[in-house]
Amino acid sequence: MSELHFYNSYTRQKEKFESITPGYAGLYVCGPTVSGESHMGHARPYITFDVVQRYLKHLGYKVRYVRNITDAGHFEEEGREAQDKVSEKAKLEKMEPMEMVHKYTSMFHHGMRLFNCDEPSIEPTATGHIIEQISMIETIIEKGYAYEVNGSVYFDVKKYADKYPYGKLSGRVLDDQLETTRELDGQDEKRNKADFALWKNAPPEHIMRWKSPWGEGFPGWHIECSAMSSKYLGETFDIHGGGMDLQFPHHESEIAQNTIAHGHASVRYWMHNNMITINGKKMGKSYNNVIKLSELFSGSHPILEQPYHPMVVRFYILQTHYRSTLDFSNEALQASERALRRLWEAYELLQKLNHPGNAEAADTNLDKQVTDWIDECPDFMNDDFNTAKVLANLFELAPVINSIKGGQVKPDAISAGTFSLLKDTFKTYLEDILGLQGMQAEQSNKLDSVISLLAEIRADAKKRKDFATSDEIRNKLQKAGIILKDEKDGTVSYTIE
RNA sequence: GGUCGCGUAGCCGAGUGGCUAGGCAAAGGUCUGCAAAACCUUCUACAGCGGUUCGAAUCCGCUCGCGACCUCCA
Repeated sequence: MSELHFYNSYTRQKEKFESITPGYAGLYVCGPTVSGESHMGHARPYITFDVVQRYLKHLGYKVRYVRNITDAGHFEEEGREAQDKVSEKAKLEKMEPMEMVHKYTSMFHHGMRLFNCDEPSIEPTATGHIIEQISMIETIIEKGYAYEVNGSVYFDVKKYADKYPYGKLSGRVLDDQLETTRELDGQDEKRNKADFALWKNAPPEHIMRWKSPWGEGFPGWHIECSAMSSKYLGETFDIHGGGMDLQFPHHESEIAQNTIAHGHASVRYWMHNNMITINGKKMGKSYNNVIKLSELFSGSHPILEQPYHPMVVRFYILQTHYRSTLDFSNEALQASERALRRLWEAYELLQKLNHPGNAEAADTNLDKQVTDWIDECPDFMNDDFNTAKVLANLFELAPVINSIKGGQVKPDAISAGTFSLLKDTFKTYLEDILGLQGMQAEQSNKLDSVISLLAEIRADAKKRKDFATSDEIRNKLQKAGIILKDEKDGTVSYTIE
């Protein structure tokens, strides 16, 4: 079997994964800013890295997965007055900042549960780690790479860049930065435009504020991730993930902060997922084109033709490689819905199928083909988490399962060993690694018995060739969202839409 | 303007220098009282123009189109 390789954004090539401590893997992923409701774009990194941590666990690593909650807020855009996003929004909504932060954090968690994302091992908040951030800033000042002006502290990028490869991760040259950085508040306080804030002095109207050696203020955006990843994963850790849009300035700044504070870079492998686009444009607040998760699940957004089940969205995301952009459309989501239903039905069928137990395959070609498709799955995952290819192979296997059930293929065509391998593969890859689930609500036994009763009446009518009655039962159930299927063996199954 | 990336059949999308990914849709067939589902078959694409090569969607160059980042952003 192959070994895990994936693309390191820092070196821009696929590398073999070797964890710092054998058997253990540390993963840090930039979490959401909880100043608003999570949208579809947020689904991508958390589902992507959920699969990453699931796969690492599958490989036997003991994983510590840290994903932060940014609840301290940053600056307003468009060069306006420096304002804490969280506090400004809170005033509009007449809520305490922490009240609002709590609300959106809860909504985020709810969304993550619906997506079947495992909970991180630790979910630290920025506000809960002010002391650690202050302490890290002090270290950077002591080492001479940060300076204080009017109660704010800035990182000296120019000095840093003289000695270290600033801009390597995001592929940019500092000189350009010095030219192009826009006028933002506090710009005149900086020695160079490219310098970024470690600590900001809080204006009087700013609600969220903490005491610091430099007066009352609040931390800069980048320092929280540096402080919290160091605290929980160590000064050097394995993987840091996040959206591509965070490469600059966020991750570039993290590298600079850690390099100075610890004397060396912290992250072994950088991973970045690509964006979800809508009509070719990135989904984001600035573009005013976001579809919130709640709207997605309820269908209550003008662009949505229908509601979409969280699993459909998860499947849709996993059908594309995480480093490619993914364009939203109703057509694409609807295609995913049908595809997932088909795949899941095959999986459910597989669980109910019995195998005659023959050790030798009656159809050696088919048996070989099936084992080949199965054997490729780990190779695909090991090659930069290619979930799209894994799903493609599962789709290759689905007709085999359906054919055994449908009688087109005899159950003894594949060997008992292959059959059990097939079962294991579906369970392992669909459920454990890709984290997919069925879309149907848990069918209650009560409903089950009611449907059985109706099915019996209908079967009786069919026997009498009273098709009017049998069709009426089927059609009315269909209207209620329950679809009956007459199976070849005379039994009746049903699915709920 | 700078940096980076992308352009694949009706749609979504994977992709290694040589071996038609896969899904959805569509068409035909099998099965079925009829449906639905399932199964089988068909639809062989890589923006354009050059180049390298025995051979390129895959490497190189140019052109066109699109996007991301450079500012909060997943």
